[in-house]
Amino acid sequence: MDKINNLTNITNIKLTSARKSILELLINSNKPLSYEDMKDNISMDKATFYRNITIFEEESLISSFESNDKKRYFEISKTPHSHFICSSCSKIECIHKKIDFNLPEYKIENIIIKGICKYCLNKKEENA
Amino acid sequence: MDKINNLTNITNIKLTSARKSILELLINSNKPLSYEDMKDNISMDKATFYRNITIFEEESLISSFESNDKKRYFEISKTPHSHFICSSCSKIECIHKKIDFNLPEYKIENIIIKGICKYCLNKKEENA
DNA sequence: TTATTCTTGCAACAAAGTTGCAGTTTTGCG
DNA sequence: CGCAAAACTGCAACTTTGTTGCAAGAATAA
Repeated sequence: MDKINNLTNITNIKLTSARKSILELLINSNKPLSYEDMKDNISMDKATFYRNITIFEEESLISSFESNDKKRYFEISKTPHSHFICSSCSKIECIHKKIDFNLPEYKIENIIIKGICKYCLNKKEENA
Repeated sequence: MDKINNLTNITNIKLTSARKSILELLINSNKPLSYEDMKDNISMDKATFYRNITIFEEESLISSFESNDKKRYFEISKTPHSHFICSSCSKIECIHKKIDFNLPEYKIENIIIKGICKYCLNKKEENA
């Protein structure tokens, strides 16, 4: 709760109960969540959900990206980090290693690495 | 044309005229293309397009990823490289720099970097 | 030739997300 | 307070990318 106030105090966002429940879920999650992931724990229409998500993004409170399951995933904007999306099991992992891209002319906002995660690689080896 | 034969000879894919036209477009493009990009230059139903795309991907002839405009982009699988997607203008650029991720346990297939491209950054500066 | 399989187009569908609208709540101000 | 304006929400209809069932047409093999 304090965390939510800290986040929203610096913006112009009114803290309705709908918004609170979205932010609370995201704050307490250690990985990005989709609407699908959240819908059972928030009692609001999806229109309300997406409209509030839009506001949060405009205020840079959260950030989002699209996975390979065609869904958007949302997370609280904290320290910049990369995401690994597994093509096999579709799981998303946060990668907190610093990566030097050497692209001085570009402003990098998000890095998505797609491939096969270590768990799925192990499974493949077992079956081989 | 020779390029297409080189590509398909190593697979079990029958080279219909529909498939030829998809591959020709992708071979002659220097950036990934979506169905939207290609549809005016290929005379086939979108069902045929996507079914053939699925076959190409199964045979690793092409690879794909999703951009932030909710579309899938396709390209011939050649030397691995990264993609920069601009959040402002949605343009996609191929980045041919080698990036060391130091993630030995993972198999990396595609790297997508999202942010603001140099052209949009320049525009912002001009307007400031 | 004839049977089997592969490929294609059409139309209907699926799923994530968006929009219009009307009803409700909150806010601002005299 | 009181009341109008603005902000928020739910519902239903819609948009868009991509998928699927089905029947017809082409290719392949015996």
